[in-house]
Amino acid sequence: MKSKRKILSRDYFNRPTVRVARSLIGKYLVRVIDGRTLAGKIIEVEAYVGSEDRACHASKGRTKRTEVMFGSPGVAYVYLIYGMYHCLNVVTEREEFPAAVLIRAIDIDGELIDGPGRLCRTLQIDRALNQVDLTTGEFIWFEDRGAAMKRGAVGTHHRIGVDYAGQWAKKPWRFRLRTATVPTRARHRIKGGV
DNA sequence: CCAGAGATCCAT
DNA sequence: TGGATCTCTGGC
Repeated sequence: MKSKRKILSRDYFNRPTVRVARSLIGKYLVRVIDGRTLAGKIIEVEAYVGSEDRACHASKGRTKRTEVMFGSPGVAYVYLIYGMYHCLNVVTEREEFPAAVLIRAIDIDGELIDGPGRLCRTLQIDRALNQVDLTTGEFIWFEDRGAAMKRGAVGTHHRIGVDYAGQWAKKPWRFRLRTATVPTRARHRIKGGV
């Protein structure tokens, strides 16, 4: 039977961020580049939740950069990090509540694109896509292709690279598909007994 | 205006 | 473990 392909709606993202994050695992990120379509199954994400969350950029307040997170859910928040890499987020929750989900890894036809910077490089995502609506079905969007996650398939972990956030760094707000937990590069290292 | 840090990645 | 590389932010 043919599985449905449903574009994730604004209502989908207008929910508690941690729930949105977890449920995005196994969904698809679809990107159109020069008329060609790339679709990647979402493997890893992180939730950034409100101005109290010191790991969330919006904890600095409402600035030019964080403004987008205070806006409509389902919109892209793309920023440049370390002067050379981009990170893709999708804004969540109601307007005025600043939150987003960072997309950290996807699987494109069996190839693991592991890391938010690599992901953006592969899908040609840069700040030109900042504040773009991700629910229209053009350029870039999220899709439910009907695959249900099995119980225990999604692992929870602390978030990466946010040690400065104190106790907030320990929140289990990173979600990763367990079957793709081992990076390709590390496989033979493990086989060799480490 | 200036300095420091950063939701990363890669080579050493 | 450290360098690349530049935007954002806060302090002066």
